[in-house]
Amino acid sequence: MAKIIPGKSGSKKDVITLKASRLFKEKGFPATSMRDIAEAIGVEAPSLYNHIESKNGILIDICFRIAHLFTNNLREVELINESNLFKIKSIIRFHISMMIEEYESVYISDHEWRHLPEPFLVDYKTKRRGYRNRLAAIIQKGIDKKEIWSLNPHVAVLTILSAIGGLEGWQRSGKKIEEKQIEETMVKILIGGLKYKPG
Amino acid sequence: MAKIIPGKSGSKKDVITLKASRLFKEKGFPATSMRDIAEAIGVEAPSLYNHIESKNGILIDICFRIAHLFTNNLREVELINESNLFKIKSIIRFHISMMIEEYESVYISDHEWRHLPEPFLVDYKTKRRGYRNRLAAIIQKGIDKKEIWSLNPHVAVLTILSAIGGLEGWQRSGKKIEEKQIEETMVKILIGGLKYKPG
DNA sequence: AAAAAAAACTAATAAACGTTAGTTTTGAAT
DNA sequence: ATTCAAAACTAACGTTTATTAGTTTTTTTT
Repeated sequence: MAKIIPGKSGSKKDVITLKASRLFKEKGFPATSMRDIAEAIGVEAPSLYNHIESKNGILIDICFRIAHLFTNNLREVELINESNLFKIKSIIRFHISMMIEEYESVYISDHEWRHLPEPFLVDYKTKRRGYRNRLAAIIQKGIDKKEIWSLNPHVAVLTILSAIGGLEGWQRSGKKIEEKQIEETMVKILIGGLKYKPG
Repeated sequence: MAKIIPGKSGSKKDVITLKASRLFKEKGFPATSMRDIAEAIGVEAPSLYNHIESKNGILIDICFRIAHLFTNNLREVELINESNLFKIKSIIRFHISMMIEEYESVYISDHEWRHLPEPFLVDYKTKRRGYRNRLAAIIQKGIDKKEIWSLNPHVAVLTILSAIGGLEGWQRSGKKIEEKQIEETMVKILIGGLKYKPG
């Protein structure tokens, strides 16, 4: 049959990961078979094993690559010399841009991480908790400085992250025009909802 | 082995649905086997078929029961004589209370509905789209009357629903005290973000 | 053109899946 | 006690699963 053609996406492993991502996102990880992935590429299932280690391995790669990107961004934002509200806004915008540019992968690392095998699962959960705690710490500082009004910072983090992570409507039919509008609406609501209101 | 004891939850079918809900929520629908459900109850897998029709049937029951509750509430809210912002606030509070009282079922109808078999899948998607459109219509009216500030109503609906639906942190260790705080924080952020701000 | 490496293939594995059939046990009604 | 229905059981079904082994084809290197 056909061969795996490494397109502009890089190595053949990357091609498999990309096709798998789309399927994992659409059908979920457990409901996606290696045969599904193979068929989407145009190849027989066992041929995939010349390039990848296992089905679980694909999921591990996706989840940890995305986690790494978010952690790196957070580390940078924490260091800049701006208000805490600005930092949160910056992180929100990064999440939204990731959602637009790497939709499938972000979706999977958000919704399918439960299917990671150990010991990766426990590692991922720890990283996830750490990330959220650091976000909550920024919000807490913002509250202390009256940039953000008084609310439970952990609930605020959950609200923000799930608001962004749950948006599934924006991958439809290349309406690139709307992307900016989506971003602005979300920032409006979330930042508008956090901002300190005297009185 | 043991028998299925119909507890306070009602019929034996309800017991199965309840146990299945917990597993579907934790592991996802496709990753939960009939043998998993049976083991959680203390029975062999084929015994379940004395009470239920199929594995898919359990999912169908869960999803449509919840959808029905939300639709009923929306119909009532649409009829009350209050501002559009009040209506949205009321709907948000209903979603949050559902999340607290029927966590597993709501989670499943939010995240596992893709695994519904046809023709239920297409039906569910239609209902879902209709619900969101009606929510967007309320927001649009609120914008027109300057109760809500100018933003994309469809993105606002997505933001609100996924903010509420994504919160997975509140089923931990019976901290009933925090429930009110969760609700207030979320309403603060979401309503605060929607409210019209002159100038 | 010959040799080596990469990547496809077919065939087959053991395990798990939802579900059915047929049988035995249980609990309630007569 | 006997009868009858409800609900459990065991055994098995036909599929599908991820993956391995071994072989052949394709591509790259010499």
